[in-house]
Amino acid sequence: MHSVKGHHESTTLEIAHHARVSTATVSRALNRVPNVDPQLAERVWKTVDELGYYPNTQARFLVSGRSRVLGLIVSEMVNPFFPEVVQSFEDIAVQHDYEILLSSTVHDPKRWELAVRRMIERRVEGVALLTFAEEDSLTEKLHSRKISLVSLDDAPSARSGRKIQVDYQNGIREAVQHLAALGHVRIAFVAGPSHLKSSQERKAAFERSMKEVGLEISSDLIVVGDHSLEGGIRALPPLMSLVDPATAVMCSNDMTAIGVMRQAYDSGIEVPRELSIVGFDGIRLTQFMTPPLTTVQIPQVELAKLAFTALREQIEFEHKDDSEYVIPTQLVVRRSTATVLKSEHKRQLKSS
Amino acid sequence: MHSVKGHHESTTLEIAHHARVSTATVSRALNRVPNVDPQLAERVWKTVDELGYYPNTQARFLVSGRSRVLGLIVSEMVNPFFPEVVQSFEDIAVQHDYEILLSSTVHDPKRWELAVRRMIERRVEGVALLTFAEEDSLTEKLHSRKISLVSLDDAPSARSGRKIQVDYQNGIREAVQHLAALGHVRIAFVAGPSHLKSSQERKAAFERSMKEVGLEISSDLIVVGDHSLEGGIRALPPLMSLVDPATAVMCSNDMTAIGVMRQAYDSGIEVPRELSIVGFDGIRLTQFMTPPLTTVQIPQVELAKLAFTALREQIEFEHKDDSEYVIPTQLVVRRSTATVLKSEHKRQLKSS
DNA sequence: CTGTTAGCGCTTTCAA
DNA sequence: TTGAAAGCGCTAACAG
Repeated sequence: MHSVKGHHESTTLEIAHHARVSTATVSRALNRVPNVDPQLAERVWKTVDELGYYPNTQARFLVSGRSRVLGLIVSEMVNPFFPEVVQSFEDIAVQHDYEILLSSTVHDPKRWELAVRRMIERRVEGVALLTFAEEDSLTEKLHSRKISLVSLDDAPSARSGRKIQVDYQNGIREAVQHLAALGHVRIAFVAGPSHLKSSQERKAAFERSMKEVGLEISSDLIVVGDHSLEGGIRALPPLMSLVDPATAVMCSNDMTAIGVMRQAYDSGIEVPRELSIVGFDGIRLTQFMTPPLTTVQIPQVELAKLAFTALREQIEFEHKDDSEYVIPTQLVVRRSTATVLKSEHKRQLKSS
Repeated sequence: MHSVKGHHESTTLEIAHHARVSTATVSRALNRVPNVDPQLAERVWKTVDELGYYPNTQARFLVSGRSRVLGLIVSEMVNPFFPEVVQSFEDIAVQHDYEILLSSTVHDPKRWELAVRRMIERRVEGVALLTFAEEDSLTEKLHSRKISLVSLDDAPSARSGRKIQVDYQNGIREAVQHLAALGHVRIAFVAGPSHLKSSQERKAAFERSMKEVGLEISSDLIVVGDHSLEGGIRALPPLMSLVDPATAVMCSNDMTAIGVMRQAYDSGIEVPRELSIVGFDGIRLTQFMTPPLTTVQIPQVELAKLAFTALREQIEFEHKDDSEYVIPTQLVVRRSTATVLKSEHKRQLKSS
């Protein structure tokens, strides 16, 4: 039975008294150091149980110099890409006895600075930067304090720390091939903000993939959005009012795709019969749309695990080699894509 | 200029030497204790800046006995209700110089126990329990250690700590009145798991509201779901195959509503023309649906703020009165609800 | 107003 | 194998 009356925090000293041993022995027993008399250890554990003792990590880590806390900086929790990442990161961190210090930057330099300060003051042992745009001077600050770093390779010029590279090409190629196989020729692309490296790469991957399947990329089929719902909404009309309109649209991220879907709905365009839509990111809510969205998935759980592992390797094994990690992407076909509508049908539709 | 070369952690002692004062004075200056010679304080701050000193919170809080860490336990990050709550809670906590220790329980007793242990070991000063079902014995454990608690008043028998009550009635009343005003009479309700107090209250509020507007609640219009997408999918068919089918359905939560919407889509039932749908919770993604979902909003930001404030009052002002906090709910009309289809039209539809 | 000193709770030499 | 004692970085008496 655990005693619940331990209203005041018990300490190693107290345990030591009750168990008639020294604090050193208590410490050894607690940490399962070999060569401790089993009898004594037993007494210690019994007392620990009776008194409801929990070690004080503040004290423990003051002396050991290791906080066992990892910083996790994300852009914003409310961006649906991140909750799964945070959850998974927490899961695995806790399994390995680390705590996480979560910070959302909300794209605000002030918040950024605050986040870095918090991380340093709490003496985190490493920081995972899972954001889409980072502040170089601040990561430099972390790096200069010998704090291990991992980040998505999305920042334009970040140099310090390990990088995780997203393999945009593969998933996007699959998506383009999928659309081509469905007979689509007029495939549009709604790009993201051009200052983000990840946007550029997605667009480049699209163009490359189109070439590979021998499809033409006419510039009127490329429009630039901003990775938001509104961006998607605005993107569609110009694409549909072309003399030869798009029959499918690929989007640089899921929110854009959702915007496109909304605009299609509001314009009476039926998805997927008259228009196929493909998203990118694989956020959870794409499953919930009507119809569920075909998208290119970045495996968030894998990403989180990889980030953690990379950090842990640096911290515990002082791995210093600069190999980049790469995370694959994959097409998930759902119900927002379908065979292209044959021209005769289209004409019928128009005249009706 | 901040020096970046401070590769080894500087300490108050070091600052003291450089500034030619004692560590006590360093501490005083840093904490802006009054009655410190401005000259000395100036020297201290300058040195702090030069050496890139950041206080070690572990040490600071070891002596002060205050960790300035708050536990935040949620059911699961991937439940779309929580990210906003977490984000807001973090925001306000950080503003007040608290750190948060996040834990998702994932409805797993093991995780629950682990969460509580983590909280105790890190010596959190308070815990916000923002979950839909809690483990009584564990909150008791926290309580017995004099850790401040706030929780949603959803657990069946939780006694310890402050409670936050959700005013289900108001929002649901608004929703029912909204539907009634649109001419709906056959209003169905998809309930949540019956063991959750929050489910029971939502259902009771629905029934009360129906009576208020003088509408009949026939038992074939009440079905029980499980707060999941699948539950919503399964709930709809029986409601539509009635001799006098539902024209509107209220759901105990948003995921259920989304499931209903999906099933309507798959059955060729047009929303909102042939069927109105109302959700509950006001999770973000309801805005993104096609059509955007009418729902009863629990103000997540307010909820998080309230939880934080309640905790802070207990911690810093030792407020001990047991007044319950109540959080209002409100109908948000979007586009999944519309005037009931007149009977003649329905007949036309059927015969066509 | 400032410095000296004694801890906070724990781990870790170093002797015994 | 165990205990005594020092010390992690900081704050808070207590003298001066």
